[in-house]
Amino acid sequence: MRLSTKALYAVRAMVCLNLQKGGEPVSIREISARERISLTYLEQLFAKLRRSDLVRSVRGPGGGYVLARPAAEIALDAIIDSVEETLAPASCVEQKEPCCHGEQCVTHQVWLELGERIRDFLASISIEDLSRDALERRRGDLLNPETGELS
Amino acid sequence: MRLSTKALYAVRAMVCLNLQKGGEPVSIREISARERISLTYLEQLFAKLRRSDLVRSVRGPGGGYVLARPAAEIALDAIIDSVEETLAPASCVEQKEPCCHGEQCVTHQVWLELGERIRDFLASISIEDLSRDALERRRGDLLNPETGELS
DNA sequence: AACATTCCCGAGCAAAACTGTCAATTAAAG
DNA sequence: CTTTAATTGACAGTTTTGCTCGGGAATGTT
Repeated sequence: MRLSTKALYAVRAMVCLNLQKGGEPVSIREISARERISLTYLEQLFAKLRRSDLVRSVRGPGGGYVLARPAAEIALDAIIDSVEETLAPASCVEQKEPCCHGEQCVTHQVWLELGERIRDFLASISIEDLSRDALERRRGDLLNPETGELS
Repeated sequence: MRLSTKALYAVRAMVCLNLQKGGEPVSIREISARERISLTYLEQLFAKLRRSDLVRSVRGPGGGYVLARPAAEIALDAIIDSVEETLAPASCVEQKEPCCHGEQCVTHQVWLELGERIRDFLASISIEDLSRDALERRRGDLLNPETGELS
C-alpha cells in the first residue's frame, strides 16, 4: 500500500516550485540538487505534470518550471493522478478487471470506500497548505532569507 | 497505491471461513475452488494468518482452518498486517529510511496522517461486518441453504 | 553567429516485488 | 496403513519500479 517515489517526488517538487520567491521559474537542476532526486527522472515527472496543466515550462537560460495555477488550487490528488499512480486499492474498483468470478465480490464495496477516503483526504490538501507548514517549520530554525532555504 | 493480491485474497478467504456453517474446518482446497485462488498460493497466506493467530489449523481428513477468534473481533487491518503488506504510504513513515536528506521532510506529516486514515478505516471493519453484507446480498438471490453458497 | 542553458522525448535496462509453482514432509482420521 | 490435508522451503516467471542514456529543440546571452 505504498505510494511510488513518483508520487512522493512530484509532491515535494511542487512545493519546491511554490516556495520560490517572486514566482520565477525553477529549473529541474535546482530541484534535483535540493531534493536529491535524479535529474533525468525528474524530467519525466515534470513532463507529466505539464501535460496535466499543473506546471508551465519556460525554455532557455533562466528558464524552468512555474506552477500553472495558484498553489491553493492544486491538491495532492491531482498531482498523484498526473504522475499516473492509481489511488484505487484494487483493480476491480476501476473496472479494469472483473472483481472475482461472476458475482460482485463481497469485498468490492470496502475497497471502493477505502479508495474514496484516500482520495478525499488527498483532495483536501493543497500545495499551499504544505508550503505554509514548511515556512512555519523554518521560522525559529536557521533560515537563509536569500534562497528561502535551510542553510 | 494498490493492495496486493495477498491482502485481497486473505480478506476474502477469511470471510469464506466465517460463512461456513457450524464452524467446522474449511480446507484450503475448498476455498481455492470457491474463490478461484491458486491452492499453493493460499497455503502461503494461511501460514502467515496462522502465525498471527487469526486462524487455527486442524490436520488430517476433515481438517482445514477455522477462525481463531470471533469474527467480530477480527478487523481488516490485522489481516493485512498478517500477510505482510504495509499500510504506510511511504517508507519514511515507518522509520525504515530517513525521509529526505537530514531535515524532516515537508510532506512527512501528510503521509503519516494518510496512513492513519487508512488504518482507522480498515480497523473499523470486521470479518463479521463483511459476512453480514454477504448474507444480505444473497437473500432474494438464488441461495443454496445446504452449503450457504450461491448455486 | 556561436554558444550556453534549459526543456523535451524515446528507448532501454537492472533490480525488486509480485504472484505464483513444485517437491517433500508431517500429522491425524478411519 | 492408506488417505486427507496442513507445513515448509526453495525456486521461477512476469510485471513494475526507478532509474540511465542519448540525442534533440527552444531560447536567451555575447
